[in-house]
Amino acid sequence: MTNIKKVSELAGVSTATVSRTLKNPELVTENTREKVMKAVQLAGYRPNWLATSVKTGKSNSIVVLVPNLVNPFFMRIIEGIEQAAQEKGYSVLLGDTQGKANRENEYASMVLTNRADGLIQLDHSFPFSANDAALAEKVPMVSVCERIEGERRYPFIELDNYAAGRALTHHLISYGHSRFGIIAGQRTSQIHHDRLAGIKSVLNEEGIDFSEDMLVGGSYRIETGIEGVQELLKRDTPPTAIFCFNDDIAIGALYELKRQGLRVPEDVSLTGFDNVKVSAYMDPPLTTVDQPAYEMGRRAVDVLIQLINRQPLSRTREILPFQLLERGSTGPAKA
Amino acid sequence: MTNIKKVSELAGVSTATVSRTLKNPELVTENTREKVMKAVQLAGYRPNWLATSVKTGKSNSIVVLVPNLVNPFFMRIIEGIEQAAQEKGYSVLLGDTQGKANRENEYASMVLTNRADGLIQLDHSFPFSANDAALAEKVPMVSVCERIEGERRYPFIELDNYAAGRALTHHLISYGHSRFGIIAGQRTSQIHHDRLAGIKSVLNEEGIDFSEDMLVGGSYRIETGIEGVQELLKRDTPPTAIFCFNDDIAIGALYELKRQGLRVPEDVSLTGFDNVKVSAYMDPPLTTVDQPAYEMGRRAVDVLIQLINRQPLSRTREILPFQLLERGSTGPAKA
DNA sequence: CTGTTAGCGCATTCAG
DNA sequence: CTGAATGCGCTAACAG
Repeated sequence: MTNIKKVSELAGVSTATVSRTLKNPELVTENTREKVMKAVQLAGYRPNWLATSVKTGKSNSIVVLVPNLVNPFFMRIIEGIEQAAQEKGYSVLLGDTQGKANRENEYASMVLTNRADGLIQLDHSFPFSANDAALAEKVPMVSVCERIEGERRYPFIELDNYAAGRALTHHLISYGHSRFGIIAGQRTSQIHHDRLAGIKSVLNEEGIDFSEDMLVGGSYRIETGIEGVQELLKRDTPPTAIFCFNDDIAIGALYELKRQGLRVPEDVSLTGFDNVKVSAYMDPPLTTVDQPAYEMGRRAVDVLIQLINRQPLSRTREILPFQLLERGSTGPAKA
Repeated sequence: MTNIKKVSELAGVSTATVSRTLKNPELVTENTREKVMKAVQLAGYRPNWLATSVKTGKSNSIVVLVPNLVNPFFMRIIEGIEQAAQEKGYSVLLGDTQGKANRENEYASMVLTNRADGLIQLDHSFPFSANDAALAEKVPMVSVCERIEGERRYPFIELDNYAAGRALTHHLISYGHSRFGIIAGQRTSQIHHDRLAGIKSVLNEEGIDFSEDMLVGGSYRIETGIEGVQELLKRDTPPTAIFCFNDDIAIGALYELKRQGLRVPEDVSLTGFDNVKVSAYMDPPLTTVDQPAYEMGRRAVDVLIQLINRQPLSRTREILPFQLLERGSTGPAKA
């Protein structure tokens, strides 16, 4: 172990001087600086980050809780987080929760043990165990793409999912559709409710009936899309247009529709959500809602670091703009 | 800050006893244990992980260097890494390098500063700067899915890319193909050379000519597949079968072939690599090579932790089995 | 079984 | 401008 003491001896100065030279070079003489730097070089010295952190009480790390690593939408957010964190001198601890509460608890507790300074939550749940809830009161935490409802409000970065739901619905109605199906993801989440409410509000305004048995699904996976289509096609009057609550679901739905010999969009129109990269290269390309995922990640870090530094927040809830991408998977309703 | 001292006072014992109660409860009396636990509860005490680590000299963290977060194949590996790490009490620091040397250097240096105990590299390059090379001599490091060639050999977990290249080639030749194109990813990597060598070896054995201008591409992206197809179709005698060196490339290639009015596999056969989830849901589903990505991640952690604990390695290079998945994107060559 | 003592490696007072 | 001394929060050795 090559520590600061060894360097100080090598340079013939005190450990304090070595520390100063490395952190505030302007506080020491040109002469000593050279001596110290030479010794540092010679010894191959790198300050022990653990020791520095225990002194300053800051880990300069943040934990990111994500339910699923293989979802490219989440990973795009994390790219933004990672990039912004790095620029600000933070590193990112990855917490793959797989949606399990105990894993969430474990990861979340890292910030209670000074292993991390703050937390970004990509899922919709409050990640601390009942035991830790009191301690978590003052933990810097931001939720992104979902929001967390509870006693205490946490800052969030989100899309206007309600408006996005409305936009998709208007788009399909303009094509003459009136029989809709929905294949949902995680049903207990806020974004689910927002999107659903958006869709229903337009249907209501237009006097279009929506029966609850046209809402199927319950997880953001390709298989959900497949099973969802199978269910919806069994209905007495199958839908001519299907909302999928993410692109993976839409990919599965598209696959299954084609497998059953239906054409998209001639027989059934299909919409996705997230604008995952591959969605543009499907056959047909998916009509979907683009979310500024990378930017959402970056903004989350900005907010979190303000929280960590106990700076006043400019805004506590940020709604980012979406964009409806009309591509080939939607078209006129069959006559 | 609620520290161990506060708890010891609250419980009326020494700090050492508190520490013992938490780490080795069997070393203290039932009686004191209760007192201490009560005090811990009351104070809402959580041991400061930084302090613990600076004492033991171990961070119980590992850094994972990955060139690109949005690639589901990499993320599947990282899922395995993350899961195995968690089981063994390690946390994962995410290093998105974007293939840039300076970012690699920065992340790699975390293990030189005790911020992490070891390193897993998913890219093909030695991640330390020239400056740090000497220091890195003894750094625990494993490379997975790629291998790092250089003065010093690092343990790696890899696929038999040579054999996979051969298997793909045999598969296509059995369909009667003899005019091949290749759309490559990162060309400087070892896996590129292995796969290419595998393909060429079979072609050679079968007396099939391969001209270098049938090798195009240079990055693992959808766009590469698109541009690759455009180039290959300009050749005097376009290929009837195209090897793509990952599934993203194949997705782009498939898209572009269809856009140009060609049918897959009737006009052109197409193979991918990695068996990314969506590959099975393309139209047609992609013939591809399945890599046990999750398992590769898990094994990498096993090996890394052995390295960290200076245990003798059972094996320093591990070649995992692949599986050729024959799906709809390959078929008989056009007469 | 428990308390006292001594550090881990570093940064930061405070003198000089 | 530099050095000696102190302590961050915790664990490990050693007594008792």
